[in-house]
Order: sequence, then structure tokens, then C-alpha cells
Amino acid sequence: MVDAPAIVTAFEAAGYRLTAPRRALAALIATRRGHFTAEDLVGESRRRRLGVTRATVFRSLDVLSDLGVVERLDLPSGGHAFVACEPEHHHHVVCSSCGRSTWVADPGLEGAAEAIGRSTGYRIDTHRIELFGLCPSCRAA
Amino acid sequence: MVDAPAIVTAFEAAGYRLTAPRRALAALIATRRGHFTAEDLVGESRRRRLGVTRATVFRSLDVLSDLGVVERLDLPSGGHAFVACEPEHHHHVVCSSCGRSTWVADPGLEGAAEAIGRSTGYRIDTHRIELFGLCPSCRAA
DNA sequence: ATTTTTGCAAATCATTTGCATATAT
DNA sequence: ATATATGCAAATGATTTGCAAAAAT
Repeated sequence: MVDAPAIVTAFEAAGYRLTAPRRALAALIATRRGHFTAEDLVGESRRRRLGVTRATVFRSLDVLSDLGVVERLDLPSGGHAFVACEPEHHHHVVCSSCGRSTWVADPGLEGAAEAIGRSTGYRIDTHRIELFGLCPSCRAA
Repeated sequence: MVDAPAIVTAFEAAGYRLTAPRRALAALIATRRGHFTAEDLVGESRRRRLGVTRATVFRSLDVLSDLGVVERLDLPSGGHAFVACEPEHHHHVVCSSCGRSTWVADPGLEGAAEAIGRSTGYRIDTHRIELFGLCPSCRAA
């Protein structure tokens, strides 16, 4: 999980201005349990009168995504969602039931990706690795 | 690469009816070099008067995707594309320049995915692993 | 004959944009 | 003072849908 200050700091450290909407969003994101959609944030913001518009939500998620503070997920369903994360952990296991996600302390993925580059002759630039399943507590329930 | 008959057979084997639009689509897909979008197929079909509509393209890609004959890619750009593939090869290296893709004879990915399940306590159901970079011939160019 | 598939065109949904105004620096 | 960020509302783009007609089994 990531707390609001961390997100605020990320904006700041990257030279983005510290605005009210961005603070509000940081707070909102910090309270999310599992993954969330842009629309979730828009709705929450409207409900709680935070005055953050749809355009700003999208624009901010975009920035935060570049900063590595949130990660955009491509759900198996075809939809998009986001999870808050630390900038260095970019592989997640996502619970298909509750949406909660856990980052993965890469045991071999990175190495495997490299090996693939070597064996295929590609120069690998990015990779997307997402795992979906049931988290421990949803398994139990 | 996958040939048209293979796609036709896939429809057939799964109990789907063998229609003219599906045959046409199979042929279209078979000629694609790299990855392609639904819109590409719609355009091609219109240009070559194949009489396959947008709705049918989407519906068919959906079916083929379930059958594992095409794989839906989530490009780093956020867009969606498809690649023809064999039902058992589900990890691809995709060239960000020409779109060509090569499947990966999984050297350790599968194992890594499993290890992650064990270490996180999740029951992993699906995973998406996509690698992007420059293919050998685009590197040379 | 029955069921599946298609075309069409409209509906839906998510995301983006232009531009004038407001705000952080 | 200046550059950046926001709101608004409209535009865009992709994908989906309802329903009657057409085609496959």
C-alpha cells in the first residue's frame, strides 16, 4: 500500500506543482484497498465534493503512472484499472475477486525476460507481467 | 504464423458454424504480418469488399481469442491489438517497430509464475506476460 | 425446421481535447 | 509575472447491443 504523502512527494519531486486537486487525489488513492478505475475516483470525488474533475483524474493518473507510483493494469476482462505501488515494484499479483494486489519480489521473472531477449534476438525494452488469481483471504471465504 | 485453414478448423472443432465471413476473416488474419487491430480487419474487409462488418470482426476476434488462436495484446501505448498464434504458445515478444511477434518457448516464466503463487499465497489463475522491444530485423535497419 | 450468425445503425463507455480561467511557483 | 494545471463540455475512438433478416446445420 502507498500513503498519500508518498504520492504528494512523488508529484513534488518530479517538479509538478502541488495543487489542491492533486492533494485530494493522493488522499483518495491512498484509501483504496484493491485496484480502482479512473471512474471510481471520479465518482468518489463527486460524492465527497472534492472538486476533482474527470479530466484531472485522467491527467493525474497518467502522470502518476509515469512516475511509477501507480501502475495501470490490463484486466483479463479487457478493462483497465490502477493500483498504487512503490516505484520499484512492477509486478503484481492481483486478486480477481477483491482486487487487492500484492507486488512480487521478482524471483526469476526479470532473468527470464532477459533470457528471452537473448534467445529471440529481440532487444527487450519493456515487459508487462501481471498475475491474476485469488488472494489468500478470498480463497478462505 | 498461423494459416487460414488452422483458424477455420478451430471454429469448426469448437462447434461454431462455418460461415463466409468467418472464412474471409480467417484468410485476412492469415495474411497479417505483425499484430493487427480490429479496425485493420474492418478496413481491409471493406477495401477488398469481403463483406465482413465491424460487429462481426469484433465478435469473431472474441471467439478466436477464447479458442486461443489469436491473442489479445495490451500494447504499452494503451491500445489493443491481436496476433495470430498457436493455442499453446501464449507468451509473445512483440516488436514495437514493425509489430511482428514471436512466441516464446517459455524457459522459466511458467515456473516463475508458479513460484509466485506459492510465495504470495495466491491461487494464480491467469497471467499475462508480454515483452516488447525491437526485433532483429528492425534492430539492423 | 431450428439455431446460429450476420448486418445495420444506434447506443454505450472510456478517454481525450481545446480553450479560457485559476493557481502555484 | 509566468508557466502550469484545472474545469467544462464537447469530441473522439473503440467496442457493444438489439433486432430482424440470412445462412448453416
